[in-house]
Amino acid sequence: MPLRTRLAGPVEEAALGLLGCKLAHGAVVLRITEVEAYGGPEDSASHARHGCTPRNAPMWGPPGRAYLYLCYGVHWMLNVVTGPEESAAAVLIRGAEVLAGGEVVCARRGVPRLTPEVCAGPGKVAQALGLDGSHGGVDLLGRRGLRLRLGVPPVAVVRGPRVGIDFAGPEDRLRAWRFAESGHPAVSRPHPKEVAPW
DNA sequence: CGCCGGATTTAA
DNA sequence: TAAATCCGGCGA
Repeated sequence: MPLRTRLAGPVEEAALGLLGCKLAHGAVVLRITEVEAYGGPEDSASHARHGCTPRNAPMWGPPGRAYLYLCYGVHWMLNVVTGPEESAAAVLIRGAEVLAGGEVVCARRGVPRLTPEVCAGPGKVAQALGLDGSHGGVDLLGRRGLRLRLGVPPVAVVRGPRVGIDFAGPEDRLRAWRFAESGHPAVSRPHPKEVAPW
């Protein structure tokens, strides 16, 4: 199934389908190991919960575009817009493994050596790719600049509740919309626990 | 127009 | 455990 089709479905499926996909920007290539699904206005944990605003406008656009926002005034967060256009769903990229451009990644992250955990966390992923607000709304399915591609899917996946959304309603707070490659080091903490039965 | 607080990271 | 650091969205 082509990537565009994979992103066009329900955000939960799109999130799962993004695991293993590659993000490329210049010399840096990452493989996605952890994601979180965020729905439209009906999801009280989503930035879309207050409707369309200048900041979240890309969420209402077609699938395959980037939505970036500044968190805590410090960190940029990369999301992939998914679902039918105007559903305002997006997937937060929370963890990735470095496939290429390790030196550039180390320099941007400010670490002396490449480790498996160097991109374990959403702020770290965007920083490693050299992203900021100027990349908001870009088409990730294009041929230039920041690009999203199919990759090697994970063998096993764990899931759990989304992180850092205590402000959301009980139902949305408990929703297991966080997905990660099982046992992979490039997954942020706390590690998601497997939910049974899947 | 001012205030509140956040889909986090890092260091103490 | 707390500071960093900025701005979006809400209430006045």
